Amino acid sequence: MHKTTVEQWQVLRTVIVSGGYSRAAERLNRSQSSVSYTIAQLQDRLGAELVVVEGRKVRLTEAGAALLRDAAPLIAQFEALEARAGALAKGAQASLRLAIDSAYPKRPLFAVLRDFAERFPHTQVDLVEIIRLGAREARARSDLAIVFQAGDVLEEHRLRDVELIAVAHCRHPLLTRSAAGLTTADLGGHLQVALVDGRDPDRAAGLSGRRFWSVNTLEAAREAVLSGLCFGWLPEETIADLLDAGELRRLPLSFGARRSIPLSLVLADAGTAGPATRALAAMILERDGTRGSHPPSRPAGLIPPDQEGDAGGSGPFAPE
Amino acid sequence: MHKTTVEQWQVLRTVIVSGGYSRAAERLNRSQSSVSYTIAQLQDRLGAELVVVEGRKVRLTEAGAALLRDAAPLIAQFEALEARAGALAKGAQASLRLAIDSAYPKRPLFAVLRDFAERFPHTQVDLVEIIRLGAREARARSDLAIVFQAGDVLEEHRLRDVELIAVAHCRHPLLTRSAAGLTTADLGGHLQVALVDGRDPDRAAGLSGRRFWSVNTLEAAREAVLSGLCFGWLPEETIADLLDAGELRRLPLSFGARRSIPLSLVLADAGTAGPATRALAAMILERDGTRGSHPPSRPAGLIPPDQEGDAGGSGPFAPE
DNA sequence: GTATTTCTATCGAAATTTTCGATGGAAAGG
DNA sequence: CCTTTCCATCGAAAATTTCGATAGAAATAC
Repeated sequence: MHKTTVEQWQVLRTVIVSGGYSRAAERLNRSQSSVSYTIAQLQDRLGAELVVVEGRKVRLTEAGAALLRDAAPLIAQFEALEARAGALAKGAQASLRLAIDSAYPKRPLFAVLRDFAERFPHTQVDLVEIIRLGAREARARSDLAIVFQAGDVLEEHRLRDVELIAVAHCRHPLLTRSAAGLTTADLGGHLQVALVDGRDPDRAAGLSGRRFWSVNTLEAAREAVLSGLCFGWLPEETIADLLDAGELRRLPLSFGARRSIPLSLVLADAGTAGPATRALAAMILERDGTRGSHPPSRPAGLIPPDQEGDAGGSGPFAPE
Repeated sequence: MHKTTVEQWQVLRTVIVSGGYSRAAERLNRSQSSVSYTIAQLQDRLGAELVVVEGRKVRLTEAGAALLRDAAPLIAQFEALEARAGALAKGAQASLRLAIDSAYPKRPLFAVLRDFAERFPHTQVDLVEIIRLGAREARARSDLAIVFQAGDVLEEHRLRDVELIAVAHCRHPLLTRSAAGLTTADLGGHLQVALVDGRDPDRAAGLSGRRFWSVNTLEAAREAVLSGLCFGWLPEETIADLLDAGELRRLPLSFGARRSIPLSLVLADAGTAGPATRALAAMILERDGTRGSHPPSRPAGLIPPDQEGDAGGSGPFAPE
């Protein structure tokens, strides 16, 4: 099957870096003859010369140098694998499924995840982003979730609201008119982009016949607005730079120009949650939590009040 | 030192993919007890449970699944390492140093290198790009070289010339004048970009007091022209798309709007060149060689004739 | 419900591999 | 020229791995 072992390569590496069999033997706590035997064995198995002994010095052959360059990262990875195994043996959590609503801003999330990765280097994070993440589906598919609407789960913590802002490209017709306020009626004639989970045919169908286009990702929604094709409500954090640059401008809506999206952090199963899950939850809350954990009350203003509740409704988030 | 071996992980993998110890034993040509022992050993050494036997089925634990996912690519890489070792043992060439003059177009080069990598998967290519690669330095630092000027080496093969074209940004003042021909005198007042090896202070100094800016890379030269700051002579292939798009335009020079750079392929040491070196040489020639190998004649028009030999001289390539 | 098949765990013996200390010879340094 | 340092090799001892046999547990067949 395998002709060589990682250990043999590791011995070779030690011989090279320490500059000789004897020193390597010392460093490896072995006899010199053992090191000699190991190198000889490695070369025999491969049928290739890796080192040449020139008098008192050990030098790599060309092949040896090339192979050791390849082997070095392998050795490191192998040690990392064993380190992870050791951590998991001591009870570390192997992986953590994190589901987030797509409106949740990525930059602070990844800032937290970076810290998390340092504190839990052996726990792998599987991140799933979902358009309108509800608590029920979140619980099914994740250990920890940032959901749009919770309200019926025990371990729930309110996070800072995400602000959606009605924007359009700076040369969009809606903005070339009077600088005065727009009403939702004014929006009717223009194309709006809505963020809709493509796997959900019902929601998508709910938009038919309207002047909605639906997209699947926040990125696409932003581009749709940026192109001038559509207007839409986009999360403030994702377009702050574009607003500053003047490429996008806020729509001067007399009502509903801003909408708050209430997000909550939910532990899928508080009973079995591992230490890494709990720590990540704490880290997210420390950064984004509102002070104190709210009781599971239905968050106010799920869909902000609207004159017609139709034409101007729902922002990039599809109506229910 | 190391607690486990790649072989143990490989056995674990085989157990999982074949769905049992017995089947794995069969596939590995071992006894079932040996497989059982290996898995037990692996788990003992790690102190972690990787698999659980549920009745007749073998299932990975969460830790086992996580670790095996990490181990799988390691196993593959390890086998690749041994495969390479086998190839090198059979005389394959470990590596090949290829030096090219920076004017040589990269796209066809990498097309050739892709084919090369398929035919010689175990030979690593170290590519060095040098601004004005002469034959002497090339020989010192490479097995194979594409040089600007050869003329005194035995194994030399002429390649297709690279065409330098005088260009500027479409809104550059040189282009907003009359559409009629420019003379080199017209260029005097404008900034030219020259490609100069930064490590060569002499060449750089030779430009002082002129309206030259020097850059280190072709990429930078292109951007300098693209920004409208400079005009310059750039290799045709690297700016073909920009010319098509209209961003850059040719300078209507009455003379010297195009310059040919003669390039040659040189084998540094024909005697000791390995099979991969020879094959790559053949592949490059097949693609880019002029018909037949030319005798080592001094290539004509090293620096194309120029009225003044000064203001308009040298293109992006610094004068000697 | 019982018999049969299929599977893994484990045991002792055998085979293989690895390690060790000792020794010899080659090269470098004093 | 002598001493030191270093690697190759040898035989013996130690450790590891493999094997076949067997026992027990779980699924399947009857």
